[in-house]
Amino acid sequence: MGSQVTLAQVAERAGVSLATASRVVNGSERVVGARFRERVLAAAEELGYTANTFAQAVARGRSDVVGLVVPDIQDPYFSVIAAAAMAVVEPSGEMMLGTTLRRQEQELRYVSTMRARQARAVIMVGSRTTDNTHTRQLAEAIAEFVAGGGRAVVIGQDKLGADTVLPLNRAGAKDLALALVDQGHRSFGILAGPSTLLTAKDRVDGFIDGLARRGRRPSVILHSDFTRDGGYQAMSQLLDRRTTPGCVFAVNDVMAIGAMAAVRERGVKIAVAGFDDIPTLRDVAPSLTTVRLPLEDMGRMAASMAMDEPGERRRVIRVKGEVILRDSTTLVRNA
Amino acid sequence: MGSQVTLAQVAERAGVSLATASRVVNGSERVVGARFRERVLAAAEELGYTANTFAQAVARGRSDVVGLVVPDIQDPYFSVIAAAAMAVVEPSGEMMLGTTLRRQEQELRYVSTMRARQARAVIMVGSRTTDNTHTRQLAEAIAEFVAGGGRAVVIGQDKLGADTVLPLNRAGAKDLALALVDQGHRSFGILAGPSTLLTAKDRVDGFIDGLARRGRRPSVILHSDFTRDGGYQAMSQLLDRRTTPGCVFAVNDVMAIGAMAAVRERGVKIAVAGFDDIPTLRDVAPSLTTVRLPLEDMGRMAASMAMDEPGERRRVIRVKGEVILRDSTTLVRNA
DNA sequence: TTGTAAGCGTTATCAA
DNA sequence: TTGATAACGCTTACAA
Repeated sequence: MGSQVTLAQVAERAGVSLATASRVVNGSERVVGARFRERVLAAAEELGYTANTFAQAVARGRSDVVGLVVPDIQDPYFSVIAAAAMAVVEPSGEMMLGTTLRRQEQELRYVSTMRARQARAVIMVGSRTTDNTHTRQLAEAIAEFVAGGGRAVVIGQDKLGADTVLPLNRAGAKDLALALVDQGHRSFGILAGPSTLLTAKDRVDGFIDGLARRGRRPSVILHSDFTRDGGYQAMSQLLDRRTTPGCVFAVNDVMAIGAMAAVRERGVKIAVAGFDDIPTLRDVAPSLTTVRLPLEDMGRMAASMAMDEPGERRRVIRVKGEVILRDSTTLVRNA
Repeated sequence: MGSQVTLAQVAERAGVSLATASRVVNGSERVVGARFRERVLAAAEELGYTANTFAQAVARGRSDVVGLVVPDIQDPYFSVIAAAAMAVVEPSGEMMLGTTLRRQEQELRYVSTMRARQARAVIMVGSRTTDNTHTRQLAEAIAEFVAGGGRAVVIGQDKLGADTVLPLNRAGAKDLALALVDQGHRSFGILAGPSTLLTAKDRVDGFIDGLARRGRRPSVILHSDFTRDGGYQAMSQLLDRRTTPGCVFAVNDVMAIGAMAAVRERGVKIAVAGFDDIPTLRDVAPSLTTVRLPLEDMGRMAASMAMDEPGERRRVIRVKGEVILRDSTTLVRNA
């Protein structure tokens, strides 16, 4: 109950004023005389004092909280980014986690609570959608947050006017398409994810573009959730068709894994490629052809921008994906 | 800078006192007259007011923050639990995430900051170790936290005197050993993880116990990190030996995946079993024999206890694992 | 039902 | 260098 040790208690025990105690425990360095300094430190130690960072935030008008907003922390794409961001934030800040469960209005809510709480920064890994109304509202909320002195960093599309880490989804998917055609694949399907999700859309567009450069086009494009189950379902649906392509591009690794499960269940032979190169999935067999994004770097870079002093103008860091050809698309018999 | 909308501003605009504004925006229901109520709500809406939960916490002497402490949010074991816990906490609380990177002293630090901040609850998924000094200190810190009015829930070993979700690691590993022997396996190795980690130790002990019931014992036990790379290294080391067992138990799935990668690289044929049944890995091929823990339930149960009113006495919920035999241990040629 | 005012644990201004 | 004391944004007796 009343067991919270307060700075006032520390001050009393050290025989100094509250102000002095505050200075030594938190404030600037040289201001307090060595004698008092030691006494305060000793008292704090004896009492087991830990600063109440909420009270500090109220008094200072700013906090060291960084809000991380992700659609789903269980998805390895986000948990890898989150872990890397944590490592950067941890030493000097605290991380508040928000998951939107892919509901857009939650993003708005988080940004405004973070603002009310004068959080130091907010990092949004939520993927942008085609919903312009929402995007505009979110951009406004972010602008307000920044106007209030906070830092905002977005990983994904560059639509929110904030500092951004921008994976080059189109280019990566295009390169993948080229590589697959050059590997000898001739007919293609796309498991395109949700039609409203820009990340998915960019990858689809890039892939189609790449195919076009080689004079080809996908024979089928199916939409589904951006999840393992989405990939499984879409692939099952694809396999129910009369003719099936020899090679299927799933717009992310998690979907690709689901798709491969469906393929395996049916005992058919279809090449599958993904996107992201999720570390946890690097050991699956057959190993997955994919486009590697430097997820850890992305998390680190976003967090670094969040912890930096705000620059003069906003930064957009582009990160490119690297095509990794592995066994899941190796042609064996169709040669 | 000063763009933070304050309750005082809302009150002024609505032409009511701060107290009244506070009552309608946050406080109890029926206390405020309908007229004033509406005016306050309108003012809050117009100004875009969002409560500063930190200030609320300071004023109330308690907050709705729940601290979640995990060794590594990238590890799917923890991210699955975290996601499930989030879903329970989210509606009425906020989640603060702490990762210890498997450094024990971090756990202590988190518990005391959570205490200083009068967090509503703390959930620790950190695994217990054989370090009794640390365990005692942590138990003390938790006791203080609870004495201060907070709720503490632990997922893992029942050593900290808090409400606990306790996976029956020994029993699960024992059942696994029995099942493997009954499947026809004859010689066994164990990738035992860190020797100081109780979870790993319990699983090793249970497995050995199970083997003993069938009159067998492991021919080799190797320690390593509790990670994918740990599994890879330990298995590589094992494969360097003159004789290798026909079946290897890795004390968690992530290690098992690393071990399978090592096996595959060498082109040898060794059965591998894991523990946890990580959802993300259910689709790997060959599918992994393992002991399924209901990770999502565990996260949900822990979070529910954290959000509950404290019960009269502490609760320990035991959850049992279920052996799932899959392809990774299927005997084909050795029959 | 409403308002006044005294807190909550800190920080920060301003004298001393 | 130190210490009163007024903030910070909010809640909550206690009065009115």
